[in-house]
Amino acid sequence: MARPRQALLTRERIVEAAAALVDAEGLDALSTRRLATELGVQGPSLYNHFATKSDIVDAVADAVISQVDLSGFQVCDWPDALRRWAHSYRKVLSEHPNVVPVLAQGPGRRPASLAMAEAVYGALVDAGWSYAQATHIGALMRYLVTGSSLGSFALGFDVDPDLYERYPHLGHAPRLAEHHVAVDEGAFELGLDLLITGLTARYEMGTR
Amino acid sequence: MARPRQALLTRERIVEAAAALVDAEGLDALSTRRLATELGVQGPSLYNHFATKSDIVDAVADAVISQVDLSGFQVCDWPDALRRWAHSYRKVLSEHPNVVPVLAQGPGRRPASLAMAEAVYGALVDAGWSYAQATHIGALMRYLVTGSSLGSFALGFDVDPDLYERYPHLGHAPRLAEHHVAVDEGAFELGLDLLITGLTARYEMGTR
DNA sequence: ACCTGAACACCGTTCAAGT
DNA sequence: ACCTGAACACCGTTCAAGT
Repeated sequence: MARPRQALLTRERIVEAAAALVDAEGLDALSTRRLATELGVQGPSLYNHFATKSDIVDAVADAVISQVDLSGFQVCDWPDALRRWAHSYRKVLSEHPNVVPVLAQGPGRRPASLAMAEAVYGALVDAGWSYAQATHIGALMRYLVTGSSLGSFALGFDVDPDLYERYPHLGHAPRLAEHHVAVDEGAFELGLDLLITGLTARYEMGTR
Repeated sequence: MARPRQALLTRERIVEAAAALVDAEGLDALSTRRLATELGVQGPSLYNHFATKSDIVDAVADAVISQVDLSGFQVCDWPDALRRWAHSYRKVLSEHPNVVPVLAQGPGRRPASLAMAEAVYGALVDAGWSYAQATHIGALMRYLVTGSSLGSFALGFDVDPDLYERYPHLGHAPRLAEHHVAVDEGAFELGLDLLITGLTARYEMGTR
């Protein structure tokens, strides 16, 4: 089988399989040979559809970001729009934590990430925030969302209780893992609330 | 040369060389063969001193965290201690951005990271914060610091102006890179200030 | 146009052999 | 105890050969 009359691969099929592999086993498990096997072809075949493996990873990342809900920026005032967006952004990333290291590198040339930046920055500027402040707020929101999705705070602590013998205040640490969803969501909600509340106060004081 | 009378390698030398390599060329440039060459030995020699490459990376990460200044927790009240710590934490990470993906996975079994968690959590609990709130605050600070160090917000935008033709609000994006230090520091300072100010208000209202 | 096998220059890690 | 060469099972990518 050199060239079938109907192409075996499409960019869509490749991205779908790559996303499934990354979600299931992590970025390190994504190799061109492994992905090709999953798709029933040989490794080099992928290079007929993508120039590099990095381009495949970018396409996966963009597919994730395209799921983020930006509708709030059309129908809410800026504080509620930021809240709705941040919740959706974090939800999507928490469903694909293995992709977060890629997203944390910024939008690059990915269309869905650029569209998201456009929506956020545009809404803030249109609301009266200065370019500089709007940039800071956009950056800050990305720090919070990617920081909280990149690695669970709670799951970052080893479950071995002996490890904490020399740290008198960390007695609860080995059991953080049991409540990791509540811990990480609670911390994120606290942060989001503090940021939006504080920004609203500054906005009303005229510090934009 | 099978075994020299004076060992060629020590854990310290290995960690030092690995840190230099990661700082200069990134995590992906750190291979056991490359690192060994840098140290004048063959790849497998490293396995006499570390069980896996992952253990070497952990040791590099711990060496970075050991540079963070925790002294504020002994001499300041909790808001100023958090500020001083956060500034030092971010400064250290911004000097070693390539290590941040490892640190973002949590303390794991690394002593310096555990000592840092102990200092932060202990100070908050001793100040009267509940266990739950102290955990949330600790998590939140890590989100902000790692999120802002993992990838520059400003440098995440491509410098090619043509890329932004279809995004009317992103006209300044290609020139963000020129001011990346100011942009990222400004966003971090804004976030830190909003968080500490908000937390102080809640603390004084008795919501601990 | 699109898939293939062979090849190149890499990986992390194991292990028997040396001193 | 600690370094080595050889080996194993992997990588990303290129490219000439096929249809």
